[in-house]
Amino acid sequence: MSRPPRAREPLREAALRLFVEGGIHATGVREIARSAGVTEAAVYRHWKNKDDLVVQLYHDHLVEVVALIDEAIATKPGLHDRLLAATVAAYALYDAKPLVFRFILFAQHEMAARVDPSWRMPQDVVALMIRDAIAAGESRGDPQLLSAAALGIFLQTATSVIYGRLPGPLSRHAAAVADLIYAAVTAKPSK
Amino acid sequence: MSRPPRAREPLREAALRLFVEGGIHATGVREIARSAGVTEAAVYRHWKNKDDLVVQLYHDHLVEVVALIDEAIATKPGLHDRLLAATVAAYALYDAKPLVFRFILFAQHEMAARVDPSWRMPQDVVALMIRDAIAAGESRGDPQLLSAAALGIFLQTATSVIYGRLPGPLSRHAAAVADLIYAAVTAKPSK
DNA sequence: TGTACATCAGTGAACGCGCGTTCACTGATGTAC
DNA sequence: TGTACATCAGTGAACGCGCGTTCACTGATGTAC
Repeated sequence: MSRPPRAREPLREAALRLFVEGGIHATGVREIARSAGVTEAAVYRHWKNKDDLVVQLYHDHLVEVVALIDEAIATKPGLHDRLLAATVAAYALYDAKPLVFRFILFAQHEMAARVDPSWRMPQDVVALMIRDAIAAGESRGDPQLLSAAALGIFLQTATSVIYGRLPGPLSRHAAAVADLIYAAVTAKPSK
Repeated sequence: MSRPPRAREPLREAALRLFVEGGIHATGVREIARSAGVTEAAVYRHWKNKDDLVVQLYHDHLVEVVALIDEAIATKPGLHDRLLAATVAAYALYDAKPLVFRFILFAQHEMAARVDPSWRMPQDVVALMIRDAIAAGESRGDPQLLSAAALGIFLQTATSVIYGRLPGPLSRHAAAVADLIYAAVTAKPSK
């Protein structure tokens, strides 16, 4: 066995922080390496190039968030319990690791074109919950539209906390957010 | 009087399109100028630098969207009518000029730090509507949270259309979106 | 009306800088025998 | 156990390229008299 890498994790952490603070493009490989206490060349021992680092960070953190939500809703039967469990779990992650959440949020549009169709995305988890609820007669309407609404309430609340329009920690809003999502997705279509 | 500028509008249009298609940082001044049929130096006749061009585009388009929504809700009395009018107007703009809307959506996080506090933002318009509705007894809860929920449903639906998870044109969803927002912001808090 | 001058949008070429990336290397650790 | 060798994470210096920006200029139009 070779000796374990000592630069990899510091590089990941520095990259995540700097990407969130200054933007992906505005952050250079030099800056990341300097902040991690190694040289730029060390980056290329672990990632093919800067782009590879960005995509891997995005994918890893996406997997983390999705797994957390999957686990949170696994044992819950009803729609409201599931929405509450998912929101509580995800918002708790945000409060514990705000950088992870912000990175996914800020990078989403830039990453959209590089998302492999096989990746399990947050909206897939939400869509599944909604479909289950519709099948159980607990919700009605277009599942894609209702999923968008649910995810929108969830994300925009997080965004409002990030920009200081709502007070933190985000967990404080979890119950109210779950209630709002529930109200929207169980509303009777007007016509 | 001097002769009218012939490069300004083509540069604005090329910049908007290229920024949306390839991202702001990935689009160079050379590329914008070439696409507009002028030289790079012409850009500096009209804007202090590239950053100035980006911020001006963002601000101008924000003003356009906000003015449209303001006008749409001006004559409507009730909350549901206002939500519907605002959604119809904004989604119609999106369908007519998809680039404008995408640019604001994609650039929002990057621009967040440069937004002058005096600018009237979409969330300010939404928050005002919600506050009016609460004052009229038509809604209840935290106005900031309800505004986030309303904006979230609105934006995430547009995002879903952009990424093809929902069929276009966006206007087709306006009535259903207004209903979902109405259901969320008029829901009774559970405790 | 004609001529000299002012204005300024747009040109063409060049600038330096910082970016992402490469490469020959060092040296610590693990493995073979 | 001791020694020779393989592995590979990280180094230090350099690379070329494309970026944003600058600058002296051209030439069409408007203005003064």
